[in-house]
Amino acid sequence: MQSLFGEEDFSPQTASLSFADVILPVPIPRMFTYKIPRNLLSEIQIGARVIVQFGRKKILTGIIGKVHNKAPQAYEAKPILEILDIQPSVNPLQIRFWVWMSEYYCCHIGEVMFAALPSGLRLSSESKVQANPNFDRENAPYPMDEREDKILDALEQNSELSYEDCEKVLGIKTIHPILKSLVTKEAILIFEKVQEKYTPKIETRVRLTKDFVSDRKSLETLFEELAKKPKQESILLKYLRDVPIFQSPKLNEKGLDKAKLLEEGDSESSLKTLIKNGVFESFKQLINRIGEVEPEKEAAKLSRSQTQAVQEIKGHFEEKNTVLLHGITGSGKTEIYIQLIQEVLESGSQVLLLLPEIALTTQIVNRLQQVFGSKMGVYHSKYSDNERVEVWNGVLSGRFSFVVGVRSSIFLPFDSLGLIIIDEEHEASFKQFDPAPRFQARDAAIMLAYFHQAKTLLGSATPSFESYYNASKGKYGYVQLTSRFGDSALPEFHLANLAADRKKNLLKLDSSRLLREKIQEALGKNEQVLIFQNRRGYSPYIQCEDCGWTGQCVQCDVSLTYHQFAEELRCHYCGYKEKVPSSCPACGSTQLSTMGMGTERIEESLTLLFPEARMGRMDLDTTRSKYGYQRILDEFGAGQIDILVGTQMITKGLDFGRVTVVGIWDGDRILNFPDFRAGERAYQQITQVAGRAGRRAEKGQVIIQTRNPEHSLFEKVLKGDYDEFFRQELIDRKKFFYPPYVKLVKITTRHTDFKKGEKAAIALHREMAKIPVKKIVLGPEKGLIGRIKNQYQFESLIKLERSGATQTLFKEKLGEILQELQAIPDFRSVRWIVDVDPS
DNA sequence: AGCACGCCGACT
DNA sequence: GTCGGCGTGCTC
Repeated sequence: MQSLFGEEDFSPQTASLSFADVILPVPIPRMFTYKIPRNLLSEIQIGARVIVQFGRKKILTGIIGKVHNKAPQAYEAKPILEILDIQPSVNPLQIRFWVWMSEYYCCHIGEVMFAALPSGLRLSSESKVQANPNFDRENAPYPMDEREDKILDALEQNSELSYEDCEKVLGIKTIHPILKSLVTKEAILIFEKVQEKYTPKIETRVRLTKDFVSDRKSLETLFEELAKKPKQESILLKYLRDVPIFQSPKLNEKGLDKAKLLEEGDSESSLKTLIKNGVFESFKQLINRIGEVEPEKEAAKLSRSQTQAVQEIKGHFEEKNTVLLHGITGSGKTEIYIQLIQEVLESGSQVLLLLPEIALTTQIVNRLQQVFGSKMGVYHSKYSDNERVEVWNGVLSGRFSFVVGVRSSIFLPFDSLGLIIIDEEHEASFKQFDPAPRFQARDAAIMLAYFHQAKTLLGSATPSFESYYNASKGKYGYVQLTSRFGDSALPEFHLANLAADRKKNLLKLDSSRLLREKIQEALGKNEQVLIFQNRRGYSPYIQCEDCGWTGQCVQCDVSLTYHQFAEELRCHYCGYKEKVPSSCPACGSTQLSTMGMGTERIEESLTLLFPEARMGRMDLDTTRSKYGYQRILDEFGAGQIDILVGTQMITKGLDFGRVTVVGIWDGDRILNFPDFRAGERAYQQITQVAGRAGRRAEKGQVIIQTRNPEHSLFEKVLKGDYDEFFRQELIDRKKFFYPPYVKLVKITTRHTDFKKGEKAAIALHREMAKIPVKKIVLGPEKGLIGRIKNQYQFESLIKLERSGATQTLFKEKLGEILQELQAIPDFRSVRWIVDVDPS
């Protein structure tokens, strides 16, 4: 409606801030400017979620990133349609953090937003059409074509149609022009339905009314009255059985879930009568999906060395923001964490504890929950989105002042962090590979802590080179915990020479004599055995014994992996799968054999060798379900498994006194990783696995099977001197320009056409070489896997001088270069993937 | 990224 | 002629 004075409002407040830059979850490297309608002006806040139209028909949830008064010159800003938050879901600190992340990791802020917000906080939107009630089809002023008529026919049957419905009605994809024409002819209306996806779970509970709780006599009277009403009596009895109010009248307050009360077949109508008569009352309660847990246990008392470590950490925090706690496996880092967390929480600040994904379902979470009860939130990747929203909102409302979580929990809406702890900080899983943002959660957390003026504690038995280097340079404080808890001795290492055994014909199903002997010994004493098999870049495949055929993926340059359980060949890169052929597709031979040795094969071999032993396996396949991991751990803990075969995961969270033998099935596999970090990783892995052996009385035995027992790395690991190993490795890193002496950026160029991809990668190389910073540009090289999902890939590696200015300038220029290259017609469909600090 | 638009070949 | 293939450009 036009007012007498026109549309403009000249009051200074509104005139000054009438535009908002909105962050949208789309991969476009900028924010989008929208107009703030006057009626919404007072509600606009940085970090609030808003609904906007993006493009012709898309409706998106965005986050207000900035409010200003600069009307865009090049286009007419669209209005913000709706504000979803009275209290912003995202705080300004987070927005700063997002901006930092998008700049540091060379991605778009929308990609960060997409990763940060649980999808339950984004909205579903659907455009729908309805018939215009004021439109008279009989006397239409304009003629309708056949398709338009079809839509109108459909609308006579249904009150509303979604776009998809319309597509189906006409059987074509591009329906928008038709609908647009119908709108112009005023025959239909288009409306948007936006609903919040998140539905909090509400439970109906019942409890006794006050009179019956406070006065025991009235309850006795009630029983007399109910004597002739067995159905009602049965409900009352059951309630009292589950809620023993005589022991503690307080229990009545929480009541009992109505569904649970009725689950044994009691009728709802009897309960209704009881409620009507004022015996019970019903009430609704929001269910916390994580489960309400009261603190049960006091924190364990610290040992002397632990107390000392806490003091040292606090001492370093006086002048340094980050401290590395280097504590060998079993030295009791958790107690130290608990002590520090308690102190920070008491001071009124928040705490975040980051754990690697595979460690999160284990005892440590239970332990912490017993100490911190319901003020602790758990943020896990296996949680449903609803559960994530609950943790998010719990942090927002202050219900959770402490969160234990995986990598992505750094995005939770903390507003006053005092401490971030990163346990097992060396773990590679803190780095996100795909999709963008490709961030390293440990490094990002240190930045986050800086934004909060908080402290960061890194904990590891085998620190990453970066952290250890920073500690050795005095940038981080360094605290070492040496004594192993309960004084259990360090394990004894043995190298089992596979090559020698093979010559002497002692190899049985790829197991060495030594390993078999040690297993047999352990089984004889009713002790447990762990067998570790590194899986990365290594999986079983099928090969024809006659012609050498192996299953290849149709769209990637990789062999298909054999999955015995499903009798399938699968591609780990694109997910393609096919049934295992019964004969060789190339030559027809039926002699197909399994090559390589996955955990499945090892389990099979050991079953043959030790038929009396109870076997267990722990890998991606057996732990896929939410509680699969816990189940295996429980069984192992209860002694129902004698030999457990597993991947990486067995190095986490296992803390069982009866493990005395740990076997590393293929030690060479750990050494031969094609990466500058091979040595570091090997040291870490072997040490971590070995740490599972002999945790209590008995001295543990670690057997490493290898064809190169002379390899110098084994010697170093066996010595257990991390510092010496570190110093030797560093010499190489310095000589060949690798981290921590340089910063790495990896750029992958992808295209469906080999030649075009190669051309693009070379063009990129040429442009990057011109950037005026101290650097080395390597490549482009054909990717380790030449083709993924039908796209050929080429990799460039850039080694940058370790200075902030160099990195900033390089990333800035790189952004410009990529934009320019994408504008070249030939490179239009080339994909570039930038990975900063790849691991 | 999606998605609409536009220009071209295949086929009723 | 129409359909739908894919290359191109844009999203506030």
